[in-house]
Amino acid sequence: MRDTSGLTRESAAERHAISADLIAVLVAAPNGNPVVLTVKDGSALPSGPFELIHRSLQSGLRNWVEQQTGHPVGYIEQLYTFADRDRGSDEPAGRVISISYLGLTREEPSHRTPPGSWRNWYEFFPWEDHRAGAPEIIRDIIVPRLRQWADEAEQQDTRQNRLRRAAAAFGFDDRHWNEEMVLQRYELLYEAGLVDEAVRAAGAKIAATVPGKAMSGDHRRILATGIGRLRTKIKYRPVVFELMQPSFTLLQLQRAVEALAGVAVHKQNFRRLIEQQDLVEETGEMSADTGGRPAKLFRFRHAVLDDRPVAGTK
Amino acid sequence: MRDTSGLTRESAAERHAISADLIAVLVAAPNGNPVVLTVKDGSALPSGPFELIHRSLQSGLRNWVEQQTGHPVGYIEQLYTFADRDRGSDEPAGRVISISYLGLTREEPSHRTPPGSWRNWYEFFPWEDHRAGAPEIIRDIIVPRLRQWADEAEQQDTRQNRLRRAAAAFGFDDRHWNEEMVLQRYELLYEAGLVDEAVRAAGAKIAATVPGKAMSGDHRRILATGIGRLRTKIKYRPVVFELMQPSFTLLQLQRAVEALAGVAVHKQNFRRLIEQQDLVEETGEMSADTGGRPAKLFRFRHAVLDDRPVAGTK
DNA sequence: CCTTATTATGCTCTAGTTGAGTATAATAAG
DNA sequence: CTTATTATACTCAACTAGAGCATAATAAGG
Repeated sequence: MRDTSGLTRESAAERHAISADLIAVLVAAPNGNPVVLTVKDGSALPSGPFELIHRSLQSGLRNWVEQQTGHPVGYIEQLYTFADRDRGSDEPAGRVISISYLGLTREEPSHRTPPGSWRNWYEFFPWEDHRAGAPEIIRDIIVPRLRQWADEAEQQDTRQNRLRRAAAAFGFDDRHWNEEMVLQRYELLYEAGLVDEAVRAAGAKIAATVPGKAMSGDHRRILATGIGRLRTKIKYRPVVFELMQPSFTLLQLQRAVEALAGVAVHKQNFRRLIEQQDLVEETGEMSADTGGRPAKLFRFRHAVLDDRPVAGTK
Repeated sequence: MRDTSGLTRESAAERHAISADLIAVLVAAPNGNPVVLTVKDGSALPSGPFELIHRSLQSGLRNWVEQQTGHPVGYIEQLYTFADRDRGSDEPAGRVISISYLGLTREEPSHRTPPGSWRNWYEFFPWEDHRAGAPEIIRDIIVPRLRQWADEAEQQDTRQNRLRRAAAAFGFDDRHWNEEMVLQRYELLYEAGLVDEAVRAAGAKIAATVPGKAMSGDHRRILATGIGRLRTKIKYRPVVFELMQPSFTLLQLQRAVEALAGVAVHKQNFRRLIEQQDLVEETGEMSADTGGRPAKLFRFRHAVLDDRPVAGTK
C-alpha cells in the first residue's frame, strides 16, 4: 500500500460521472398471496433517482414509496448495490450505481397504485412455489434442460460440477429442496441460458427458455435476491408481522409464511412454535369467517422486539 | 405512483454531483489473533475511489486490495452502502456514496502492508472480547454509565426502554451475551454519548467516554457491521477456512473461530461438529509443535461447497 | 336432526441436536 | 517419574423438530 490513505485524486469530471438509482422490492401478502410491486406491466421493479434532497438512502426510499403507494412501509432493508457497465444506454460516458432495497407493507384496497401493479411473484419464478409439492415444471422442463446443459460441457469435471450444482439448487438426485436458494437457482438458469434475460444478453434469437416472466435489466435477479433474503429472514426475525393486519388468526399467519417461503408447513408445529415464543397474544376476539371452527384472533406482541433477540417462524 | 417509470429527469449536473468510494473491512486471524487492516495509525479503514475502469464494484475492490496487500482475498461480501450528508468537507456541493465490503484473507509475514496496519480489532471494541469471560470494563464502566444514561430520561417509559435495550445488548440483568449484536452495542453507546465519535458529532468538549479506540468518520460503525456480519456468517457458512493455512490442527481452527466470535467454545463439541459435518479431512500428517500430544493436521474439504448447503461452525 | 366437510386446537412420540462433563492418550519439560 | 499441556473418545441429560393422532367447534347439505 503506497498511499496509505487509499485515496487517489481524480479530476472532478471523472469522479462525478456517476449517478445513483434506488430500486425497490416492495412485498405484500394480502390473503396469503405473495405479491411484489411492479411497473411497466410487470416488466420492471419501481426505481427512482437518489436525489440531493434526500436525507439518506433509506429515508429517500421510504418517503418515495410511502408517497407513491399510500402505505407505510414497516420493514425496510438494503439488498445490494451494483454498478456494472453497460447499464442504461442513455448514460454513455457515465455510470449508474443501483442501490436496491427490500420493503414490506400491507397491501390494502385503499392503496394508490394502478391496478396490475401488484404481481404474484411466482409469475416470475414458477419453479419457486412448492406449497402444493414440487411444481411439475421442475421435473418436466427444468431438470431435463439442466441435465442437457451439463452434458454439453467439454470436460468431464465441468459436467459433474454442473450436475452437482443443479442438483443442489433444484433438489433432485436425493437432494433436499432448500427454499432459500432463490438467487442461486435463477443464476444457474441464467448461466445455462434458460431464462430470457440470458438470451437477450447473448444477443441470440432462438430461445428455448423455461417458463417465468422476464423483467428488464437485472430486475428479476434483484427480485430473486429479495425473495431469498426474505425467506432467510422470516426464520430468525419476526418480519412476517409487517405483512399482517393488526389482528389475524394463526392460519392467516401461517398462510403468509407459506406464501413467502413457498413451502407448506406443519400446522400444529407452526402453532407450537409461534405460541411458545410469545410472538403473539390473544386479542380476546374470535374470527367467524374461517369456514370451520372459529379461530382465536391474535395480535403481534410488539414488546418482544425490545426483549431478547427474538426468533422468527422457522 | 403517477410516473410509473419511477424516474424523474433532473439536470445532468444535479444527477452527477455524486461520487463513490469503496471501504474495506479486511480481516485476518494469524495465530488466533483477530486483526483488521487499517490506515493512518489505526484511525481509519482503507478506502479508495470507485473508478470507471473497474469492471464492477466487487472486482474493483478485489483488485485493489490484492494489489495493496499482496494477498489473495478469498471471501468477499458487500456490507452496506450509505450516503449521508456532511461526509467529507472537500465535497461541499456533491455527495459521496460509500460502499463497504468485508473481506477475508490470510495475513502472512510476506505481506506488503506497512507495520502497524493490522490491528487487533478488540482495540476498537474492548467490550466485545469474551473469550476469557465477560471483560471487567462492562461491569465496571459500561453498565453503570448506561444505567445512568437510562436514568437521565425524562419519561418513565423512555427510561425503561433504554434499560431494556442496554440489558439486551450487553447481557446484564439475567440476559445472555449475544456475540452477534456488535453493531447494536456500538450504536447504543453512540446514542448514549459514550464513544468519542458521538462526542465529536455533538461538538461537545467534555467527554467521559468508554475505553476503545475511535476512528474517523463512521469507520468504527462499519467495522462493527463487519464483525457482526462475520460472527453471524461463521455459524452457517464455512468462511473461517479463508483465514486458515492450507493445513491446520483442530485447535488452531477453534482458536480462529473463538477470535472472531469473541467467545470460548467447548473443545470436544467443536470437534464433533466439525467432523460430523465433513468440513475437513485428515492430511495424514501430524503437528509436533502443539505443546502437548501431537495433533492430526487437517485440510478444508473444498468439495463440500458444491455439495449440500453446508453449515459453518456453530 | 344427522352427516360430512372444514378448520381449530391439544397432546404424544421419536429422532436428532446441543451443552456439559468424564475419561484416557500422547507428548514435552523439569 | 511427576506435572503440565494438548488430543481425542465417549456419555448423559435437556431440549428441539418433524410427524402424526385425537378431539372440538363450526357451516352446509340433505
